[in-house]
Amino acid sequence: MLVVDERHALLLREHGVQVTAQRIAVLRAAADAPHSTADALAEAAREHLGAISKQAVYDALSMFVDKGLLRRIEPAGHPAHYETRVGDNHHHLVCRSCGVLVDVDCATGETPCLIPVDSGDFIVDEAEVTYWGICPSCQVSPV
Amino acid sequence: MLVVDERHALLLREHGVQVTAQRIAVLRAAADAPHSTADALAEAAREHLGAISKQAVYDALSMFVDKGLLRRIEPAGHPAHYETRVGDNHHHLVCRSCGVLVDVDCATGETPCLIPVDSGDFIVDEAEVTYWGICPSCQVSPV
DNA sequence: GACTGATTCTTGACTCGGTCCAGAATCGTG
DNA sequence: CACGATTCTGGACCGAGTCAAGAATCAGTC
Repeated sequence: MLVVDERHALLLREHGVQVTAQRIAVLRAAADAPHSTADALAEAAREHLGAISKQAVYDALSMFVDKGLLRRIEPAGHPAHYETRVGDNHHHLVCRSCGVLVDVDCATGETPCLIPVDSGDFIVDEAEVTYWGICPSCQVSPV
Repeated sequence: MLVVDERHALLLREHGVQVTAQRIAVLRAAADAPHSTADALAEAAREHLGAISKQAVYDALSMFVDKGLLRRIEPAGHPAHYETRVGDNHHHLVCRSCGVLVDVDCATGETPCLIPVDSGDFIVDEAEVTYWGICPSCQVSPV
């Protein structure tokens, strides 16, 4: 526990940002439960801190995303989710029925379908792929 | 004008739904201005009808999407946009700065990166690709 | 052309996810 | 340990979209 928090504290220091109890709690919550929503992370952080404001959670999360510690995923029709697996530009599968999110590696090799055939004069810096379908458990008993 | 409306009315009848002034106005607005938001379409429809409720617009739009007459695009952090180009599963380029949306054909041939390498037991029915970048005009003068 | 049941539209309250703001608390450097 | 900068709290607020009840409109039948 303490060890874990120390590690997170270090990570924050390395990124040149202030270390606060709230940030550590949020970072920890995100590491413990990948693909969580801001709300769920706030709840989890609360279990360690006793209390934390909605704002502190949002602040921490967007800072983490900025610094590349977390990645934000926002499937259409669902609140944003955060994950710790960063830097490999993997993609996601979303269940149309229950909204569950699953990691998936790309079909076409390394840095895949990254460049559109004709990007006009856009400067493209990211290609985001989302697969939509029905997850195994919803195939059996739809929500 | 009338001709256009007749065509839209026919389209609705073909899809087995009631023809109403509101639906025609919304469909028309969507055809006239691709990539519009619900709000913009409501506004455009209002110019032809005088008045239309928010609800009627949302009802019409989601019905159109259901029937395959329109496609809904929801880029993270932006309200939903609707377009009339359906059935070819093309993709989109979104400007990070101003949010403008541009159609783009897929990089890797027909029905492209559609199948993830390992979908577990998910039944995948769609692959959605979104390219993020900066549009030409924002490169010159950022919003 | 009027009648009638089903569908659709209007109005207005409400939800959810997220942001804005001002003042209080906390951090970390000197 | 004191001070300035950063961050956190609490609460109001916002935009996009949904819900619900009653009024209006549609389309098939006489």
